[in-house]
Amino acid sequence: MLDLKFVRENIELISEKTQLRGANIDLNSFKELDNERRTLIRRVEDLRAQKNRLSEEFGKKKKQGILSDKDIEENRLLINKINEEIKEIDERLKLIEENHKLQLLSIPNIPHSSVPVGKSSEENLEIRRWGEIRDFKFQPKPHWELGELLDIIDFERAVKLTGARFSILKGWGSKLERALINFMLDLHTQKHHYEEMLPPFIVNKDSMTGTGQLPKFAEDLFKLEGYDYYLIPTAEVPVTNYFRDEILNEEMLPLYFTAYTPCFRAEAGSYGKDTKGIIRQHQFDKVELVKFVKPDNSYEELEKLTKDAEEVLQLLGLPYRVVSLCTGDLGFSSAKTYDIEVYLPSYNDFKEISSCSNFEDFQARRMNIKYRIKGSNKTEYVHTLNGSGLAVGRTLVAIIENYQNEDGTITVPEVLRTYLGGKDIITRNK
RNA sequence: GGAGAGAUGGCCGAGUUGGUCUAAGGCGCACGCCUGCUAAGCGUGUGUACCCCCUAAAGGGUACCGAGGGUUCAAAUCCCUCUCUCUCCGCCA
Repeated sequence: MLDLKFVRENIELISEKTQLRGANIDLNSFKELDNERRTLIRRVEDLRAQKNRLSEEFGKKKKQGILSDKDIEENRLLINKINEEIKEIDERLKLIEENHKLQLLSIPNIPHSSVPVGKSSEENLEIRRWGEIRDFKFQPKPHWELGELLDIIDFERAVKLTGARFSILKGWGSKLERALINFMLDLHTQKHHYEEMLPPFIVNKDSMTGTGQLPKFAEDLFKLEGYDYYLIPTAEVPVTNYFRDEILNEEMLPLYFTAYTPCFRAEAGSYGKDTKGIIRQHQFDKVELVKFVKPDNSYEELEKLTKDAEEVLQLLGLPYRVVSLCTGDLGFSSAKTYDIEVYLPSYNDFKEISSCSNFEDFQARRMNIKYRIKGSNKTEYVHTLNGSGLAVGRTLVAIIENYQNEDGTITVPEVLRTYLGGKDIITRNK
């Protein structure tokens, strides 16, 4: 959410910036609504002030016992009339406030000045590359074939259990997934000093609104029938909302958190995309990184957070590149985002495995997270950041595909072996 | 699931026979004073959102005592509904 006064005074700037994102926000209707809202507020507040004055005088006089029955009746009628008018305006105002808030919540964040201008992911800017793409001496297989050959991924029975876009990891597949989760959490907690958290996988509406999933993207979420609860699409939601409606002390900042959770996405509007394998599922595991920082160094923190995520791939020996998302590809709440893309032989291309964003105060304003500035008694919104560190399912895919051998077995990356009881090659179990 | 108690500012906590509540008091925090240093002490200040005014500063107003509704000229205070927390009992991994 942007600041109301800022929006009011910068209608032109905002429509220009949101157009760069490809979003078409009707700010003229917002402006009209805002004007009407203010007019009504002024009127109703005047009436209330008048009423309060009358009531107070009435109370004093009554105490002194200088009022006749007629005075009492007249006063009663007068205030009742004002009350009627207040009620009428209040009803209209309520509708307008709702709409006003909805519109304000629906305005996306303003891209940072360093974000490249562009329409789609094709205009994202490559920042750097790491690692060598392996020169296969044989035809590499995609992970969905290797997964079935090794009997570590079962697609068909997952359809029976649930439906399309679900899968079952089994045997060394599930062990590898678990090893990756532990490896990532250990790296981030021990080396990068994030605090580990295991949050609920179900959150309420206020949390979803706080991070920006609601009200605009309800169709991407799984909602629990009969409850105002949702399955989390990312750990970002519970972890960032951890401090909702709180005032932190400046000395507490920056705060780093990491959390493993499964993530649930309805993926509305992505039919036909990445249908093979486990690249795009309704449920997947992710280790998330979340930061609460002071506004003046949030962009440095974004660089650090991105490097923390990259280190996972470096230690696993997986080639990747980092791209800066262009204005048209930027997420709704983000001011700047780096995507980390890992190389996948089955795509013969780089595929997103992490998305690291600075939301500035956009989420903090929605969530009402501030910090008290030391030495001034004032408060200020924090900046929030997050990034995947990493998407575990896609990391599993990257390992299976990049570390495959000609005979269909998979070499386990060195750093994971201690997590797998020393296992160095994954072969088919009998 | 049953019974009871409760929800007040950054935190603790008073206030529930309706009317100077403009929410006491304490802690914390900020500024100043005092003081070899530190601690203690003294003084002053200290919520949020919105609206108006406005170059700005300052000022004025409205709302907010868990949420929503009701009674009343007037509600933190009375009534109803809901949510959450705590205690005890029951059930349960």
